[in-house]
Amino acid sequence: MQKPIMAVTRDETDEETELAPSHMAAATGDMPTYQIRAPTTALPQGVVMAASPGSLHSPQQLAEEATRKRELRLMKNREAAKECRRRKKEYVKCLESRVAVLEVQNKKLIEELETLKDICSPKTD
DNA sequence: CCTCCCCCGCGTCAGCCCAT
DNA sequence: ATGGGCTGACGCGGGGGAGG
Repeated sequence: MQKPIMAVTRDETDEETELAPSHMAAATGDMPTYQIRAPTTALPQGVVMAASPGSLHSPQQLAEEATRKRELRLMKNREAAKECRRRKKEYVKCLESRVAVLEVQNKKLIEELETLKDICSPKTD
């Protein structure tokens, strides 16, 4: 079953965006940092711009224009959502590999600490 | 097999944020 | 103020493993 179609006010598009190496600093504070605002220019394939608004006349034409705008909006949002998910997965992968590196580093430091403790501890006898 | 459950990806909506 | 991009949240459907 599909959700009822509801009024919509927003739309999407997106462009190929690479995750920057230094993505840990968010421009907007608590915002997820895998998001990198990129210039967006490309239109999804198959999108055809309709007649200019000035050329609209009848209610039917207005309705068709509204429908066309909605479909365009949905198409752009669809693509934006895909791209957003791709970036998020990449970001998570990046975090996971960082965790792996830090775990190895932490283990080494613990070992080093134990060694130093052995060296520096006073003899008991 | 069949059923159940979990996971994943998708499409859509709502709301936030930024640019104009 | 408005338009438009980005993303969290939601619900759906499909794939696949586990248990009967």
